[in-house]
Amino acid sequence: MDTTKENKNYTIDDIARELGISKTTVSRALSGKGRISPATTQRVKEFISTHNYSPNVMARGLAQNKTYNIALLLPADYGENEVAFFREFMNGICKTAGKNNYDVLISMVDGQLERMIANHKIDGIILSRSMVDTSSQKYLKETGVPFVVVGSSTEDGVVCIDNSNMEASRELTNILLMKGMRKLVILGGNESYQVTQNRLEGFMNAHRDQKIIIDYSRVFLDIDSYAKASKAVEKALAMDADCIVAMDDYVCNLVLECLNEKKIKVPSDIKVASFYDSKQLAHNSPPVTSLHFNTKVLGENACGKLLSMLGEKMEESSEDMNYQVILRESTK
Amino acid sequence: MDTTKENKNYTIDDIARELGISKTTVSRALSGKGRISPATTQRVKEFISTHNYSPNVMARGLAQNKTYNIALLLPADYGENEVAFFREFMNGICKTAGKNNYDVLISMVDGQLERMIANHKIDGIILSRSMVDTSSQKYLKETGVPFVVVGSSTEDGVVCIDNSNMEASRELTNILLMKGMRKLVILGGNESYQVTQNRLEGFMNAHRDQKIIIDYSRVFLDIDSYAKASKAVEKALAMDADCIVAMDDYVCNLVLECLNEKKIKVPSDIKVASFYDSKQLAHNSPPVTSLHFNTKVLGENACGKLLSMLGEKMEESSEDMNYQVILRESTK
DNA sequence: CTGAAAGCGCTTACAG
DNA sequence: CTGAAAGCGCTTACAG
Repeated sequence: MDTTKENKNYTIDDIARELGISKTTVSRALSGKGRISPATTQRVKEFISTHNYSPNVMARGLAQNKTYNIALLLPADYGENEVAFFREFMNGICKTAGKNNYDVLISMVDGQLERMIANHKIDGIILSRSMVDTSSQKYLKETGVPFVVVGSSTEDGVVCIDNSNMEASRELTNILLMKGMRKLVILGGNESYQVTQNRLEGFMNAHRDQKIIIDYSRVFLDIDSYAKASKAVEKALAMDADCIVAMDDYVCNLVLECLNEKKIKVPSDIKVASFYDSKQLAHNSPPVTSLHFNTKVLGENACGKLLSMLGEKMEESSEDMNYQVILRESTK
Repeated sequence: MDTTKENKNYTIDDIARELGISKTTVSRALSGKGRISPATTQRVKEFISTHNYSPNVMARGLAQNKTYNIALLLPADYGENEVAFFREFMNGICKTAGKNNYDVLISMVDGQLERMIANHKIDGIILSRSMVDTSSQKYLKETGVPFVVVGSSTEDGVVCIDNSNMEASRELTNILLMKGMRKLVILGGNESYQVTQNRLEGFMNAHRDQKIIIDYSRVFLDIDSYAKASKAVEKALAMDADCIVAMDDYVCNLVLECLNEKKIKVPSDIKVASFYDSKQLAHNSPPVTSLHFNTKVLGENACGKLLSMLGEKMEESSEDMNYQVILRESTK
C-alpha cells in the first residue's frame, strides 16, 4: 500500500479494473441503487476511501440530466438593513445545499439567471425576498425550472417559504397576555402585505387562545410615517392601553420616537413590544421585547424545500422552527 | 416556420440533422475553432438563434474537462462593516464571470470548498479578503486548482489582487500638497501589514513627486487605540501640522474623536483626510476628504485575473482603475 | 447479485 | 472546408 499522496484522479473505470468487477457494479455500490452484495459494496467503499476517490459530478450530471447546482437570486442593490439578512440566509442555504452535495450559484446581475437556465447549469432556484416580482415568476414557470420564493407570492402554484409569522406573533402575544396585560394595541404597516395579515392573525389568535375579546379599534394599520404613528399612539394612550405591539422594527422605532417626544416612559407608563427584531431595538433604552427570527434556519428551510422538490429525500425534518421570543426591559 | 414557443431542447445532433451537416461542423461553427466556410457558419448561427439553442455546458465541460464555474470563498461571519464590501465585491465578480459565460459558486461553510474541488465542480477560486490564512493557501497549491487572493499574501507564487493602495494614496497626498499644505502628518495601523506599507509608500512618493522633504517624525504607525491616537494627534498639533492624514477610516475616527475632545476645529484649526472612506466619514461633520475605492471594480479585476489564468482571453483591460479622491469639507 | 452495452451532449485528434 | 469515430466519466435499462 502506498502512502504517497494520491494525485491521480481515479475514475469509476479504474476502480472497476483494480477490483476486477464491472463499472456497473461500482456505480451501483456507490449510489446504493440496485442490489449489490454487501461484500462487493464493502470492497468498493474501502477502495474509494483509501484512494480518495470522488465521482466527477459533471459526468454524473450529464448522465442523469442533473447539475447538482441551485441558483440563488439576489438583488444587486439591497439596502443596509437587509445585508445581514442576506448573509445569514446564504449561510443557511449553503449549509443544507452542501449537506446534500449541491452547490449554490449566485445570480445578482441582469441576464445571469437566464444564462444559467439556458446553459443547463442549475436544477432549481431560490428567489430571495424582494426578488419576487410577478413577471420573473411567470418567466420561471414557463421555463419549467423548479423554484421556491422566500416570502409570499400572489401567483398560484408557486411554492413559498417564509418565517412563521403567524405562529411567532401568536406566541409573543400570548406571552404578553399571560404576563397580565389586557389591553394591547397593535400597529402595523401596509395592510395589503401578506406578512401584515399573518402577524395580525397571530395577534388575534392569541387573544382567542386566552378567550380575551378584542376588536379592530385596537388595530392600526398602514402606519408609514411619523404622523400616522403619532396619531395611533395618541389613541392608544387615550384608551389606556398597557402595551403597544409593533409589527416590525420600523414601526416600532416610530412608536418609540413618538413616546419619547411625548415624554411617556417605557415600560413604566406603557410597555412596548415588536414582532420583528433589529439591532436598534435590542440596543434601545430600554431594550425592546421582540420576536427574533433565525434567518439562517430560514435559508436552510428554503433550500430543503427546493431540494425535496428536486427529488432529494431530506434527512432531518427540514422545517425547523426559526423564531424565538426575546423578553427585554420594555415589557417588564 | 413555426411561431410556437420552442420547448424542445435542441442538441448539437438535432442541428446537424436539420441542417444536413455533421455535428463536428456544428460544434466548430459554434466555437469558432477550425476553419468552417462562412456560409455554413452563417447557417448554423441562424438556426441556433431562431431555434433558441444554447449548448449544454455540463456536456461541454465533460468533454473539455472544464466546469465554467469558479468558487468564491466567503467568510461565514464577517462583520457589519465588511458586509457592504462583500456585496459589491460579489457583484463585480458576477459581472465579469457572467460576461465570460462562467458562473460563481459560493462557499461559506466548512468543507464546502474541499467538496467542490473533489467533485470537480470548479475551475478556479477567489479567496476573498480575510479568508487568506496561509494553511488554506498551501492546501490550494497542493490541489493545483488555480486561485487568486484578494489582498496580499506572504506565500510565494500566489497571485494577489488588491486595491491600488499605493497609487491612490499617492494621488490623494499629491492633491493635498497641491492645495498648498506643506506639513502633513500621517497616522496608520499595524505596521507589518502590507496595506499599511503601500499607503505609506504612496504618501512618501507624493512628497517626492513634489520635491518636498519629509522624514519619519511625521509618521505614526501602529495606532490601535484612542490613547495612541491621542498622543500622535498631540504631537501633530505641537509640530503645527496643517493636515492629519489617516490611513483608514478606523484611525480617522479616532483622530476625529481626539480633535473633538481637545476642541480643535476641523478644518479651520487643522485639516483631516483619510485613505479609506466609510459612511461615517462621509456623514461626519464636517464630511471628511478621502479616497474611495470601487469594490465592484475590485471584484471585476479579481475575476478577470482568475479567468485569464484559466486561459480565457479577457476582452477589455481587466485592470480598471478602482479609486477616486473625494474632496470634502475637512480639507477646505 | 452482476455485466455488456448504449447513451447523456459535447469536443477533438485524425483523415480526407 | 468537412466528417466518422473515439472519448470525457458517469448511469441505467436490459439481460442474465
